[in-house]
Amino acid sequence: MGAAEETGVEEQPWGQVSPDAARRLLIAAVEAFAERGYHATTTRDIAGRAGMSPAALYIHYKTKEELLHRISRIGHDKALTILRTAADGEGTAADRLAAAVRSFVGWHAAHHTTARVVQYELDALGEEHRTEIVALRRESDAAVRGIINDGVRAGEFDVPDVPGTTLAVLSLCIDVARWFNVAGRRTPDEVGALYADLVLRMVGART
Amino acid sequence: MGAAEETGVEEQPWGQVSPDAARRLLIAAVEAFAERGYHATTTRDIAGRAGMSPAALYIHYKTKEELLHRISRIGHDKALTILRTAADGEGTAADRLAAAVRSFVGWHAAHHTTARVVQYELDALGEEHRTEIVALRRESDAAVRGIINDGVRAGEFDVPDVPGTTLAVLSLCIDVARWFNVAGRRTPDEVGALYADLVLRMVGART
DNA sequence: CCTGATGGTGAGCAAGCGCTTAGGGAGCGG
DNA sequence: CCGCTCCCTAAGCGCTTGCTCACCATCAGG
Repeated sequence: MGAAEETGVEEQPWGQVSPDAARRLLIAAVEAFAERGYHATTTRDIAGRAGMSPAALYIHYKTKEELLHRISRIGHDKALTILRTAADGEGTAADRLAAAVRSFVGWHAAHHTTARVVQYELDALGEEHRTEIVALRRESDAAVRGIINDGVRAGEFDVPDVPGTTLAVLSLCIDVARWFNVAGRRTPDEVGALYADLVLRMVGART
Repeated sequence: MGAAEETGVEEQPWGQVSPDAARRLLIAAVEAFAERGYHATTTRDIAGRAGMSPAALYIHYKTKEELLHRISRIGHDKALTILRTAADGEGTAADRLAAAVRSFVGWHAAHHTTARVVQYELDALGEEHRTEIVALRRESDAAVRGIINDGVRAGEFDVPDVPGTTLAVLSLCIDVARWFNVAGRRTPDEVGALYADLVLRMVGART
């Protein structure tokens, strides 16, 4: 309960995908892409994990790349929502930055298979789909930069290089998807709390 | 001169690889792997970039995976050397931590194509090769953790969670390889300086 | 001049890839 | 009962993949 409530990440990840067979294929694709990478995953593998024949995939998706795009799009939407919710929340800039990092990192840890695909398989997207996704990523960057700028203006933060620090903060959070391991000793919430503290130090928040 | 001298990264990256044809193939592989990823790169592409026929690759390397292993091994050796040089240097823990981050990040930025392969294509290695490389990575972790521990013992740093902070510092540095772009506005040295400052803040170094 | 080592080529094999196509069975309105 | 729609499968097409093999050019030593 703690993780769900606290990070504000819930309501069943792929609930919006229908029909049921399409959702099963998509979940199978997420697992396979996260384990082996997009290019090393075969359509036969995806269909097999979903308990279907290879041809069934093409009833619901035009190509293998469309599957990746759907996953990437949903994931980026979720990430952006998380960041904006925190950015538009109440409290000081430090409160909002901590909340943003806590929930963003919590999501990357709790859904690290999805996050791995979302964050590290961008290059496998086709030209058009990639530019669409890159636009979403720029909005995420803007959300975080907004909080940091608020803190600087309010005299709460000491940040010599706002764009550079924004980049570093996002980079730090995103890379959680690469190393986080379910078998590890830390829960998503613990990592979120640790990272929120580290980020507040990076921006020189007066404690 | 600045970058080379300052980061201590030099002496021609692949000088140790011989004969010449093997080195050309290896450099071609680094470029191709960095651009498209290991699985999306074909042996014909590598050979083509090196100006050779596809068959020539197999005179110098047994498999495509051996190429990746050679690259990964040399890169990890270099990374470990950089960290150990800084860790064994002179000065306070803060001095050595800053030097480690500055040179480590500088290397990831300046050689971001190599670093991308080294850091993000681990999973494509075979079982044995991967465990060999993972051992090197644990030593890198130990080097950084050593500096931080020194700082804590000396009362220079304020770090509640040393293993977690070590992980975060390395993660932050490594992820530079993912986003760094030559066309961007920052030089490798500038990124190194920015990151060294951020990391000192993360460990609560008294300034 | 021959010989062997070295480092290369052109052609191609077996396997696996993304994707298509012809057809089948379950459910349902009429 | 028919006939239509919706999902799904078996089979397989055309192509690319990692890798091999028979053969050749260059050159140093005897």
